[in-house]
Amino acid sequence: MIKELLLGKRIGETIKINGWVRTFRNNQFIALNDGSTISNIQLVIDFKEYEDTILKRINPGTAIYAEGQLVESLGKGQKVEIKVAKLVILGDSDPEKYPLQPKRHSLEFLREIAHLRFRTNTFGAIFRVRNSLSFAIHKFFNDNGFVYMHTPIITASDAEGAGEMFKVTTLDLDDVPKTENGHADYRQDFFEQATNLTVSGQLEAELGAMAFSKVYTFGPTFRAENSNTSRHLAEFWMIEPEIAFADITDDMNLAEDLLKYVIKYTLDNNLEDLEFLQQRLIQEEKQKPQNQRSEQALIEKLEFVLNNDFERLSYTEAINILMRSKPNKKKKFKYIIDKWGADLQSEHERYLVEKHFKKPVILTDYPKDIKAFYMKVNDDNNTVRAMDILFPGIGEIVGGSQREENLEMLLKRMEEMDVPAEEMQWYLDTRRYGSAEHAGFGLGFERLVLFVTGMSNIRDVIPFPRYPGSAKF
RNA sequence: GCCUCCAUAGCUCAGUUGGUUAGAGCGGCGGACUGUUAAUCCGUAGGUCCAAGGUUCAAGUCCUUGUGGAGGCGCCA
Repeated sequence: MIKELLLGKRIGETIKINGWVRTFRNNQFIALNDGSTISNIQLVIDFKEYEDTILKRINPGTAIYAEGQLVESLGKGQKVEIKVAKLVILGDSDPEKYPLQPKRHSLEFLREIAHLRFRTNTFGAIFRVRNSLSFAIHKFFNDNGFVYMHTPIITASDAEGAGEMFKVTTLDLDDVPKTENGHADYRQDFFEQATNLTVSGQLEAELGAMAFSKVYTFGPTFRAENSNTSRHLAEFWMIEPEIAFADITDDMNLAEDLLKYVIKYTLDNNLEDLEFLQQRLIQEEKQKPQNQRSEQALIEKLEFVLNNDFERLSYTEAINILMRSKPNKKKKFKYIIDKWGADLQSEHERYLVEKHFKKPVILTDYPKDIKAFYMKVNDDNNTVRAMDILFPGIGEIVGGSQREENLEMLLKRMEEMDVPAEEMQWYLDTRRYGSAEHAGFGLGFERLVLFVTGMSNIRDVIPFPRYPGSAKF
């Protein structure tokens, strides 16, 4: 692979290499990339030895095989290069049609050709970083004694309350069998009941935690919300650890440790990619007014997160800060905070993270009315042991809580919030037999990738994004 | 779902108050050069001005509707 050759340890050896042409300069210099690194290796050919018809076929995107000696470069831009002795064109790329020219393209254009965008420096870097983050997550949990649990993607449960779901059915949509009441008759469907794509693996992960003590899920999750933002996808990947014999503080510690670990892992293993993404961001922000530019460069920002404790405060404390804040007093907020109990809007979260604390913030102990049924109610009977981690530029990256382990309390909450207990006996059994304090959270993987890469649209950090009106590729 | 903005060459964009033949850079093609670094130099082709309808003597430009895109909001991860 090119990554290994560029280390320069094999100078003098005859090298065999495959890759795709990025540029072909001066009829002599091929910049070759194979995706192993953002850097290209330079192949030097003697154009006098090749027919014009061959040279014409060396174009951006062409797949080639080459053999030759790895030598110290005579030019200035690179340390090593390959003096080509044999060159084979494996796959042509018609320059009149190939959409990736050696020039800057807009992210929007590249999104339309998502099947080719991995071949650009930017998307190569993004998806190598995505891969590292994914690996680092598994490594973190594995090293810490967690069991990786595969929770179902098709579920009959719609009780998570996490949002609109995609229906899963084999019924003929042009001729749906009906019940006596005129509703679709799911008894005739594949699973003999209504099923959906999962919105969360949490409930199943709780079942696992009550046996393995520490589990995590890491898989695709689906929301059929009509969300048109740069932070939402209809299909996204979520990490959901669940830990038994643990409270909300353990949960926060776990989330903070995990985030710091995976960020450090990419800094240690993907520095070249991050440096490229940092430059890309600087260039992009040059076009913005000064006050909208980042205060820190990308790598500096990642190191800052690594080296500082996340600010932990309660919802109540946050409301007090917000009520006393300038934008609230001067009515600059679209939604003015005037009383305890209000749901925090993203403008408020941004104020806390980006203006007030200038660091990641963990908000805890939210009013129970604005949170899910399974969260443990505090002694004040008004708040629940929920925690959200807010990141600058991203907003909510983690949402978690200590779970209600007391059966009576849980049943009461389900009744209050109209969650059908009879359908969830399997879940309630965890509270019937050996119930124990436990907690967990959900981490939006793409939001993590957004933060680490400095990209601003979530559709650019997943290979083939799914969002309202779009399921191409 | 709501609000704002945008749509002109393969890409990025300019196009004046509505006025004759719609421009540039990059890319493509042809040639030159041959240690280049998104090479350089010379030449050249390339347009359903998003779609439909309307206003007007005249529409890339104004109006309406639709489609696509971007940003923001809500829902959340």
